[in-house]
Amino acid sequence: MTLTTTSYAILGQLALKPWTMYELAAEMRRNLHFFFARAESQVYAEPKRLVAAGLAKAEVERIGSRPRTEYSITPAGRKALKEWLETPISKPAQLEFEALLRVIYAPFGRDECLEASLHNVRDHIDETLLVLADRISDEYKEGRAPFQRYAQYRCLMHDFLLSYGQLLHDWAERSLERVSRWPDMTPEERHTEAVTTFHRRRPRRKKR
Amino acid sequence: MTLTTTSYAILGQLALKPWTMYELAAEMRRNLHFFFARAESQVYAEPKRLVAAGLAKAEVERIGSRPRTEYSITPAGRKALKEWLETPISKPAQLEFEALLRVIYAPFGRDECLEASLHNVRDHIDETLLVLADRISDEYKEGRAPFQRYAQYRCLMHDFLLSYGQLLHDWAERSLERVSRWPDMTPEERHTEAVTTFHRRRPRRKKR
DNA sequence: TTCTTCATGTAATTAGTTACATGATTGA
DNA sequence: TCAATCATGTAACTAATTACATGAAGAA
Repeated sequence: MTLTTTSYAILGQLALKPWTMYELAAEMRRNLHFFFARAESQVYAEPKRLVAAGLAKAEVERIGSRPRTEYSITPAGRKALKEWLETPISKPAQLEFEALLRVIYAPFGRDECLEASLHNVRDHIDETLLVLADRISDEYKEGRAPFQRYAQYRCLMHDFLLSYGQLLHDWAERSLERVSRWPDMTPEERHTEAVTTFHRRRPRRKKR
Repeated sequence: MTLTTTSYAILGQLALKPWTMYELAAEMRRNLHFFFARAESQVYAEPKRLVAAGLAKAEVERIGSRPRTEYSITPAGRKALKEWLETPISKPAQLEFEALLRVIYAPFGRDECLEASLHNVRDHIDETLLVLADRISDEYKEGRAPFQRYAQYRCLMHDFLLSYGQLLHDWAERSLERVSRWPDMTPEERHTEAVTTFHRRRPRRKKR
């Protein structure tokens, strides 16, 4: 019985507070989903494994005749979580971005298809950014937002997520702008512009 | 027999030029890996499926007694690729970023662990950025770089990848800087700084 | 001669997804 | 009384990974 990163993702949630699996599933959709997407069925399966491993415990109560199981972390669970945090990251940030496939294979289709893909990226991320901004202002609004006391840590995450969203938006936007100018350009002009992009745009590297 | 996005990723490569699976695997590692990582075994399995579907053909030649199979796209393959490009993107950009889990669960471990995670992120992306910058200057250097004639499309991808790498680097850097100041701050100061971050930092939204 | 690269896989496993099933409770 | 939400799953599948196997050719 070995724990996966998914297990620790759930275990960490239980460390924050006890949840029913239903609440947990909703919270995953609300938050972790942005950088650690998993199917609901996983969320329902994982706590049972944690209980089996002694890292969580389940308390059944009843609302009327409907059972409701609250999962909470055990001392052993806290210890396991702490130990996991001591281990090095198991996998570097991993991106899966179908739109970039569309981009590099765009010469085999119509340029309108490329534009459609870029619109798709922009629209989708704009929606996500709206939702995300809501979540974040929820968390920091005065009053007892659920995880106020972890603000110093969570703000690092929110900083990343907003920056990342902004990056996607900006990239889609400037790419669309670029593509829109192609019809008025000769193939040579287009090529020259492309090549010179990377004479200008050197990656700025910081000294360490 | 339905094709997955992975299938089209390979099919697109074949549209660029013919490859042996070995070369293809290397090329995937070199390029697509940054935004569409797949195990080698997948790369070896996929062309056979494409051949079975009539979208690619295999030509066996011999170097001495060693067989060498070159895969190339068929007209039907070009058609299928074109049609795929007409379809909407099947999945939005998907990020899997374990470091953010470490960040939000950091209150349950030592702050040194958080710093280690952030270092890990920064070091890893710095390495990647070096490799990536090399690849890119390779592609645009005068002479017959393999995909020069697709420069106008490829530069959009490179723009994204560099921006994304830079984002990871910058985020890790500024987060490290922030964490390094914690030891000299009271818990209240840390909390206040965190909360005020998101009064200042509103996501800039563009009008559409 | 020995190491590396070229070249192509298979076997076993597993993590994870999709789609569906069920029924109770709450609010309009 | 009807829809939405609460609450918890299971069955079937499949895409994908890990780890290993094999052997020839070319370079040092």
